Amino acid sequence: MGRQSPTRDGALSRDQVLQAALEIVRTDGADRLTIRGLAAKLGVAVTAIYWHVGDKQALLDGLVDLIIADIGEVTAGGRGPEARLVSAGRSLRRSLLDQADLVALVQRQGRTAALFQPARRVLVRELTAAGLAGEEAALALQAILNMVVGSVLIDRQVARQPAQRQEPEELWTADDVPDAPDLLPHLAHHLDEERLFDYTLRVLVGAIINRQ
Amino acid sequence: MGRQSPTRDGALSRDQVLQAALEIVRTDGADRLTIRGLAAKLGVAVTAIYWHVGDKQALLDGLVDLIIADIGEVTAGGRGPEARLVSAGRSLRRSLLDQADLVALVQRQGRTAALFQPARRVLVRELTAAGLAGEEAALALQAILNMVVGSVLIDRQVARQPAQRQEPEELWTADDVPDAPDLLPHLAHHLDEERLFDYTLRVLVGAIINRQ
DNA sequence: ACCTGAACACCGTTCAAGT
DNA sequence: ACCTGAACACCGTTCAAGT
Repeated sequence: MGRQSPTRDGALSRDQVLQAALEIVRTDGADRLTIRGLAAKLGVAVTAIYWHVGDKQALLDGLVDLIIADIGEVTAGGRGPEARLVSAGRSLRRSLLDQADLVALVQRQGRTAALFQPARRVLVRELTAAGLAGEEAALALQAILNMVVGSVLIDRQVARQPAQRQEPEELWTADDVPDAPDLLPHLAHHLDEERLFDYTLRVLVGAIINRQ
Repeated sequence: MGRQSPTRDGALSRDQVLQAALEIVRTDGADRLTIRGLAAKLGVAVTAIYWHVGDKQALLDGLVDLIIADIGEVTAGGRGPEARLVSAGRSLRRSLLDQADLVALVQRQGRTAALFQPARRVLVRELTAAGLAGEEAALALQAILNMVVGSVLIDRQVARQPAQRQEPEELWTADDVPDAPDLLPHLAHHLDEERLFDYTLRVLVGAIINRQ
């Protein structure tokens, strides 16, 4: 007590600052991370942050390094490359979606590629087992990965903006589908994100495998 | 002259404010749009903005309405549904990528769905022509659209952060692909975004069509 | 109805100064 | 080496007041 803040003992370290920042991002989101708030949380002057990690850009870069180190782990179950690729894709999506705010931060800092390294190792093994090689394998790998992150980036907004201003029902009228009026109810009905992801992943992986 | 600012004549209107804001977003990006800067550009007091469009959230919502109205137009060329779907997908990507910053703003405001309405009309016709119907058609439609926006959201960062901190070469070592050492150069080499998009679109569309 | 000016509670960043 | 305090140049938002 006294001169010590309750949230730390002894001298301040770069790692302490980053951990406290990560905690703020996890609970309140990246937008609410401020250097001043971080300093207050640590019980130090604002300028102490600058000494240990540099300016806000450096702080975010440091955070992204931490995030990358423990996100994006995947597991692959099932028999055969196709089933295992689909399983790995689902697993990666779940891992990223669990901490979608952190993924968005990594993406904003332009470091998305590094997020996939664990998944890459798993996917590359299955693609090779399925008979893909060379540039085709590299394209297939990245196609699956991009599809997964894309879905996470898109669905994150749905999760945090429950009151989507324009519902599908308002967008479609019979004029839009003159040739197939029976399609209208399906188009107007809200598509479950998980179902759509599963459909896309299965179609994509199936096509990649069966091209051989 | 005198009391009149050079950028407007007569009374201020909501539309004038929004147009000026759109200009700022187009040239400097959404992050640089501030109410104070906008007021300065229009030569009025800050509070005049509040009177005409409300707070910043309302300003962004109004902007998104403008953007949605004139983005995402697509054209579809070629013979047969498959070729026309691929063509439409490419066209949509180009349209969105041309103004990727505006797309990102729309996405941040949770209005992505509205961005696709023009493309939906084109795609739905081709999918119907290819024999898809019911929920399968709705899933296929959204799968293609999400894949296109996902690619735009991902590639936008690449475009604006030319100095990606971690290059592919640094990520991969021979240990990562013990079974297929010949893959290494392809994995380490940077994948062209357009090539990857084309590959993914063709695989996805081909699989959707040939499922029938 | 439309607009101004001043004020409040925030930001990030720098700089001189302390121990 | 490590940290503080004060200052600067920004934000968004509100409120009372003017015409």
